[in-house]
Amino acid sequence: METREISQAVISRLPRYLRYLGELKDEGVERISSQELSSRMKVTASQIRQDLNNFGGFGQQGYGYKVEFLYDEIGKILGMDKTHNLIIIGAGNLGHALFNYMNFERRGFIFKGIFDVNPDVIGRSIKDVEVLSLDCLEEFITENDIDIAVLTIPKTAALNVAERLSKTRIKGIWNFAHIDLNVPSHIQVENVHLSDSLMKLSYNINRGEE
Amino acid sequence: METREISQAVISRLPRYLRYLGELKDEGVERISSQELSSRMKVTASQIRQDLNNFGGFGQQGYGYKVEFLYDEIGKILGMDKTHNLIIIGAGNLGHALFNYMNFERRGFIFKGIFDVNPDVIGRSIKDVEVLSLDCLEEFITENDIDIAVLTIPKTAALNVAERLSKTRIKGIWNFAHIDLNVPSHIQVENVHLSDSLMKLSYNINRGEE
DNA sequence: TAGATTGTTAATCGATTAACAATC
DNA sequence: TAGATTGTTAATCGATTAACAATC
Repeated sequence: METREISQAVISRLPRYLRYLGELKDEGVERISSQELSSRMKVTASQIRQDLNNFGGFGQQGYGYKVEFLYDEIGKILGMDKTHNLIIIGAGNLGHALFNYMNFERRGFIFKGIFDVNPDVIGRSIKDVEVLSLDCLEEFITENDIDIAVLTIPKTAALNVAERLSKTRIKGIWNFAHIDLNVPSHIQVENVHLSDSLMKLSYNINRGEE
Repeated sequence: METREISQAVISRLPRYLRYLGELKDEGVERISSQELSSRMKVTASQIRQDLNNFGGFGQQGYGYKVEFLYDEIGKILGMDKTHNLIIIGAGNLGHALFNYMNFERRGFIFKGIFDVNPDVIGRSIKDVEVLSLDCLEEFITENDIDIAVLTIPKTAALNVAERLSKTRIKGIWNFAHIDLNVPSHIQVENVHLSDSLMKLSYNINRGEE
C-alpha cells in the first residue's frame, strides 16, 4: 500500500524510540514534545518528527505526542502486536543463552525449538525443550509455523543451513554466524556480527588514544 | 596525527573487508582488484577505493591490491595487532556464552575475569576462572590492566556499573544491556542491542509480506 | 484568541558513486 | 610501450537539519 520505501536508517531508529517511550510510560509521563524527547535522546527534534511522519501524523499541533499512543503505534509498525515463532539452530553457548533469554517472549518472539548436529547434544533438554536433530528441520518448520530461524552455528554450517532454509516457509533469519548469507529476497536477513562489533570498539579505543 | 575524522560508516565496513580478505587469503588468492572484490562483496569498487584511501594507498596502479598485505593493514587499523584485556560483568547466560567463545582470543581479546552480584554464582568456576564479586571490580581492573568491560547485566545494574567504570582506566565498554549508557568521552561505547536487532528483523518481515 | 508544536517543504550537509588523470 | 587499475577529484544522491506555515 505504501508507495515510497522507508530507509533502513529510519527503521534502525524505531526500536530506540520505543525504548525511550517505554521509559516515559513507566515514569507516568503522558505527553511529550519532539523537543523534550530530542534532548533526552540526543537527536534533533527535526529527525524525530521526520522519522515519525514516514508512518503518519501521530502528534497534535500545539500539544505534542501522547506517550502511550505513540508507544503503541511504533510497536505496531515494528510488528510487536504479532507473535513470531522462532527456532534456534545451534545449541552451543550462544544458542543456549538466547534460548534462555526470556525477555524476547514478552515481545511476542516465541522459541519453539532448538536444533543441533552434535549427537552428544541432541536429546538433551533446555528449559523442558528437547534439542532436536537437524534432520527434522524442514518438517518442524512446517508443522510449527516457524517464521524466524536464529543461526548460532559456525560459518560453513550456516551456509548449508541457510540453503536449506531457503526452501522453507521461513520469513527471516537472525544470523549470528560470521559470514554473509545468500538467500532469496523473500527471506529477510538480520546480521549480528559480534566480532565486527568488537573490532569497531577496538578501532575507536585506539583512535581515542591519539 | 590524522587531521580529518574518519566516519563511523567507514569504520563499520572495515571488519567486513577483513572477513572477505581472510577468505581470499585462505583460498590462496594473492592479488585482487577493487572491481573483483566489489563483485564478491556486493558494494561498489568506488566505495572500496574511497574507504581504503582514508588510511593510505594500499594498492598499486595497474595491479590491484596484495591480499595478504591489505589484510594485515586493515587488521592493524582495527587494532588487531594489539591485545586487549577484557572482563565480563554479568555471569548469566549471555556472559557465559561470550566467555566461552574462544574465537575472540584468536583476535587478541583476552578474557581476564568474569563478575557477578549473585552470591549463588560468585565463587563458581567457568573455564577454570572463578566468578568474582563486583566488590573487587575497580581493584581487579587496575591490577590486570583491563581495557574493555563487557556488560551483560540488566539495564539498571548496567547504569550503576557504567558509573563505576567511568572512574577506572577502562577504555571501552561493549554494552549488551538494553539501555544507552552515559559515560565520559574518553570511554568508547559499542552497543549490541539484541532486541533492537530482532525488532528490525520483525519490521522487515512484515514489510516483505505486502 | 495567543501560544505552542506539529507536519512538511526547502536548505544543508555528508556519504556514495562516477569519472578520469596518474602511474605501475 | 600498452593495458590495467589505482588514487583522487568532481557529480550525484540521500539523509539530516532548519525553517515556517498549518493548526490544535
